[in-house]
Amino acid sequence: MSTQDELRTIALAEFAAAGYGATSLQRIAELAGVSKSSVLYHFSSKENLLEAAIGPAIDRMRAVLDPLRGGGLQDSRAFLEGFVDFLLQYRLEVNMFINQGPSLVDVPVIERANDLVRQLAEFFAVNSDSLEEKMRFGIALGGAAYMLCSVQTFDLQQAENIDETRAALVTILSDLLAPVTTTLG
Amino acid sequence: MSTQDELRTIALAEFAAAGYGATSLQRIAELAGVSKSSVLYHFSSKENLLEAAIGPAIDRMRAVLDPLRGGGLQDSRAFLEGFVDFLLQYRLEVNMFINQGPSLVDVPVIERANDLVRQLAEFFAVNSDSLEEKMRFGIALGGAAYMLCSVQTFDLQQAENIDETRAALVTILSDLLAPVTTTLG
DNA sequence: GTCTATACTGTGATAGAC
DNA sequence: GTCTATCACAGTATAGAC
Repeated sequence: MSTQDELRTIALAEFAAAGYGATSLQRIAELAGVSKSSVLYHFSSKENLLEAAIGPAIDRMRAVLDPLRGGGLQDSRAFLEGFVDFLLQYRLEVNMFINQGPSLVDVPVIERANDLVRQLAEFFAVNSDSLEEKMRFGIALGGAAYMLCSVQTFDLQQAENIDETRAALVTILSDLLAPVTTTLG
Repeated sequence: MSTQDELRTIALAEFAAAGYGATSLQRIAELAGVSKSSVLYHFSSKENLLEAAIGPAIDRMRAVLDPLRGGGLQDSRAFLEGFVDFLLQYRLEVNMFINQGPSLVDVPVIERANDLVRQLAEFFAVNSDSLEEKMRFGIALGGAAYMLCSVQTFDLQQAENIDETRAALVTILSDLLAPVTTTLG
């Protein structure tokens, strides 16, 4: 693993766990065993490092949400499974979008993620008939993000549990979103 | 409203929205229209201000979780309603416990909140039979916290919506936690 | 590619005038 | 009770040696 990749991985973990604003380049450098200047050699700024850390997740999320464009949803089951796989693969990034997105509106790369979250929220807001249905969506999104990153409380990170986790998550989200998705496809 | 109360209110809102580590006393002072020194006159330290901001929520949460002590649960419906009322009254604080609790383990007052969250999680972990049931609990907790603080996306803060919000939240949480709570009482 | 040294800004906190 | 002035320190970022 190159130093760049290592720095990106460490930065993502720290940004997600402690918060972007609360994580210093000094701390990232220490965890990687290099100097602070070395971090700024690979990534010209802290914001640049953030972009490198969460950029791939944003691209993937855009692709996952693509079927929602136009307001319709052909295969809601496939969409949910794709969405859950996205959550599982990019849990740390999703956790950042949910928990820190609103507070980092001035950071351009975060705003790209916020746009996608807004797009997703708006889709479910438009296609739900009541406040309760809207809340079900919010709980599904926020709850999944919380689950996937509360490493200490639940042991979902274990490789042996990943399939069970995926299946359980699809089931729970299906239940929560049933009122909306059944109407759409 | 006294300056102390105003500072506590502003600090809580900023800590919850931007994060404790990312919020400076300077910013709080500006929002309150006083100097940084004035903030430190009323609260001798930043940590002291945090304690004043979230202390009442911790006390209330301890009372709400009291029926869980001993491992039993007499009236699960009453517990859920009390829990939802707690969430609605202390949304900002709960949002802090969920999102920033794990990263602020070295702050004593936060650790008191973390103990309670752990206690709640352990109760549901012990009383659930499968990974899916555990995940349902996590999604309920994290999802509710997310819902109640995503002010921009959903308009739950409106006074006219509060009763509908409360009822919908009780319904959704009841559904999510049904496998556990029905067994207990 | 990594380091030391340095510049500059912002932080939490203290002292003392009013 | 609020202010200005000041402190020591940590923050991001740059320059230049190796």
